[in-house]
Amino acid sequence: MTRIEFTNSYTKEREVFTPAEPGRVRMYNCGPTVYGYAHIGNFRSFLLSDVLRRFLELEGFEVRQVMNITDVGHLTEDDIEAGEDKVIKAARERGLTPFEIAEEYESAFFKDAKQLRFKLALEHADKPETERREFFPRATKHIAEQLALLQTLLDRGYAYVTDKGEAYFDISSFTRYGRLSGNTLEKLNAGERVEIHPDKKSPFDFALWKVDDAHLMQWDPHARETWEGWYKKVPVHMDDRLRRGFPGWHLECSAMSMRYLTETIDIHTGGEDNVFPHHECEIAQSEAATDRQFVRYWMHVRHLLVSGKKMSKRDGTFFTIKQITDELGYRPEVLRYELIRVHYRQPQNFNIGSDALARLKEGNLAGLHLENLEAAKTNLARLNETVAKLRAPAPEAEPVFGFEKIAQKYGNEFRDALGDDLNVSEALAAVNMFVNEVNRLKLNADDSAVALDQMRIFDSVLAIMDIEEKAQEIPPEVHALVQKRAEARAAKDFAAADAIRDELANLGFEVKDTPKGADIRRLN
RNA sequence: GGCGGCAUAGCCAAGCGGUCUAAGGCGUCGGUUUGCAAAACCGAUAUUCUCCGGUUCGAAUCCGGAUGCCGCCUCCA
Repeated sequence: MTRIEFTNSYTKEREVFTPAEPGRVRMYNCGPTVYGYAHIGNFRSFLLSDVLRRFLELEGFEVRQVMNITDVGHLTEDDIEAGEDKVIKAARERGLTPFEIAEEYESAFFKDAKQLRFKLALEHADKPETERREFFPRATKHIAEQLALLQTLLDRGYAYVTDKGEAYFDISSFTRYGRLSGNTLEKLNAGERVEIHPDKKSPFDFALWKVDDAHLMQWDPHARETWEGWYKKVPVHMDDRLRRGFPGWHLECSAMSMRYLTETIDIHTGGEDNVFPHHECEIAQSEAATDRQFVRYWMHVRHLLVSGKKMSKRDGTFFTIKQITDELGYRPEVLRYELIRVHYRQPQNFNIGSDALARLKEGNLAGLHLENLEAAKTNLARLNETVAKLRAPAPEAEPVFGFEKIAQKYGNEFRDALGDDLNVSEALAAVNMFVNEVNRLKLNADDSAVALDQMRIFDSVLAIMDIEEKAQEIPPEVHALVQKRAEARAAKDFAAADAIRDELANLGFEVKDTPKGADIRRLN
């Protein structure tokens, strides 16, 4: 078995990975806030969790994975005092209900996730909400769990209720606050940006419950029939002073990971921007409530930059998944390849080239070629070309002495690389070297089968290749043209043959001459 | 103001004190193959890791400084 080590962003150290329960991994991944379309940076983070899960499964672990869908509680920057929620804000701006907004962007997220071969979505996205809830829990469906956690924190003296009827976590009561991010209370106080909040004991106390009776997304903390969620652990009595409103953003992750995983989970992932305040607050509220370690291994994905800069809506340097696939016509697998190929603890530069960057800023997307995606596309095509070749091996080839050993060597390199803090770059190097080896050797049917199995193993983690043969629909008229071209070539009428090749290209088909005859395939 | 990260070829990117005269991908140039292509393969493409010092028998890798870039602290993956 492969030695697995991860860099734990809590301890800042590399640690050998072993789950709390042998053979079974419990993992929670911070998912989307459904107030708009997910962008490629969001998916870099989501896909890390997917690669991680797939790798752990390759290593024989049973992985229980949960990704939250945030549909309430995520406050906007421009209205912190009023506590306006992102989803509520989007609803107001578009004249829809927050539930409609959440619904719309949740299904958009699932569509993107499935296209990008996110395994958890492939498995559960198409189920009814009540059935997928344990894998993709929505915050609004777990109000009861959040209230239960809140009451526990109040009971234990870690939180307080304000005169307005809101609840805040008292960070001075939790001595480990700041250990994850380095933002301890003293250091926060040393910073300049301290604004005094009238209701809070400390400006850094974070919201557990916000009062709001102006919007649809609000719950009465005392009327349990309005709560949705799990009733087993609901407190008999909620603090009387709490008033109608909605839960703070951080609360959902603690409540839902305890609900569907356990109080101490093995892995929690998210983007680097979640370190503070989100994850810092999750640790505080979870550990204050349970007296147990919340997360054993924290893993944070560094940002994806577009040509060296953070994506910006204002500058227009911003890509949704939809834009890349639908508008620019890149296969989702190409985008997935690009988004997983760089080590997760390294900021990734999605370099699109200066021409494309200029045009992007003008909002002129049509026909744009993005440098990094072009590179990914070319490399992926080579991988798929090799897979196709392995599926139809040359009949006359001789067996290669010790080919299993060769395949095994690259297989081990691949797994070792992934075990080495999920070094996908290095793992991909092993895949490419194996492909090079395979293309150099002329493999017979048996060796090809071995090689194809190896490719299948690689792709069980990478999920980028066309491993299983897709039935290519070749229309009869295309077949007829290919036939005509073959006749022209046999008659050495190459001008006619080339003309037919152009004609086929116009129809969207590429024809390649191989020793075994013409190979036709649909372009793109 | 507080906290943190990064600087490796034209581009992306691995590298965690010796096996580094530095993986892998893309690009470029030359070749094999092909009617021409495409694909595939072969070869070339950083004696060098932003700069300056230091530690060490030995540094891209550790330490100090300089310069540049980036992130978090407020919404964000």
